[in-house]
Amino acid sequence: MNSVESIIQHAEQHCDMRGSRLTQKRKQVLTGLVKSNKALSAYELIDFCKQEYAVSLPAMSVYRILDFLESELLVHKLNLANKYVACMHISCDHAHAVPQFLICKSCNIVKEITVEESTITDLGNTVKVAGYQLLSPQIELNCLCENCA
Amino acid sequence: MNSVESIIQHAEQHCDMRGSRLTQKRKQVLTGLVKSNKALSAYELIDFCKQEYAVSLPAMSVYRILDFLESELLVHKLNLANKYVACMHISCDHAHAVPQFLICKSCNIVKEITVEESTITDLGNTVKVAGYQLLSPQIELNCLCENCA
DNA sequence: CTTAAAAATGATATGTTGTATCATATGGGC
DNA sequence: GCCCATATGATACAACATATCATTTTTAAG
Repeated sequence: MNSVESIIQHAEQHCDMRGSRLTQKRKQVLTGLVKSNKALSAYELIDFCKQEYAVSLPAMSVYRILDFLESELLVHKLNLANKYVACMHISCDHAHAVPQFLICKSCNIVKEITVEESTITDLGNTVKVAGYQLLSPQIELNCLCENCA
Repeated sequence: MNSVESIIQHAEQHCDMRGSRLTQKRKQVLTGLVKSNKALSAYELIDFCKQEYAVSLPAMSVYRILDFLESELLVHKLNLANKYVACMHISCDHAHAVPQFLICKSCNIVKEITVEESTITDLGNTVKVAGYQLLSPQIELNCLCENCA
């Protein structure tokens, strides 16, 4: 079972274990991301909370909540799209590698993939040779998904 | 010689050959990017034109000009940073591969690199296996440059 | 040379994403 | 219950970007 509720439960346990709190509003925002199953902007999440819970969240709060969820590894920020997605591994117990993302430009559905270790290593080496230091090995690629293609 | 003027000259010839026009304002915007040698936002380019040429460009015009320059392959848009850079190969006669970018988060200097063909191929295969279609193989990576590191 | 069509640019308003700042509320530990 | 840290609210504004309609400039045809 991988229902929305079960995912949120896992997230709550995860926060408990780390000594942080998944408050109601944080839970609502995370639920929005999990339910939608795609990348949403902060303002789309405001709309979601308004419609789903009749809760009026100020932008500032949503951004703070997203920062929190990101720091708890429950959410990823997609810098290419300025949107946010729920981590697809919330319910997994094991730690997972740095995620790579395929973002559908058309419908914003996001596939969180794992590229081969060697590909990332190659990339890292190229960067190092160029004299630069990689801040985050997270790769984001603009794509079309199967449905939209 | 690779002075700013020579690069702009090359760009002009390039446009002539393609039957498009590198107008004065387009030239001014491109010059801003070439001179600065780093990634600039549209609004930074407005400032540049104001200071350098006492020309007051509306945002809309700058975005249109940047679109044009991009379509002519003279400029790249960096989606990660919402900034624009001059293509480093304007003066090269040969066509060049899809560029990959290392963006210094601190000073916005951009290094346009070429990663190994095999790395890109690997990436492309992974995407294909995931059922997605790559819109542009352009990879952008947030980094620190040597000076800022 | 004139004029009509096409291309480029301007002006104004507004949409979207994100942050600064200061105020208020909430929830545990003493 | 009180204090303090944490969480959230409210307001204003900054930065990036586009929609729309008007005007200017260029090109090409007659």
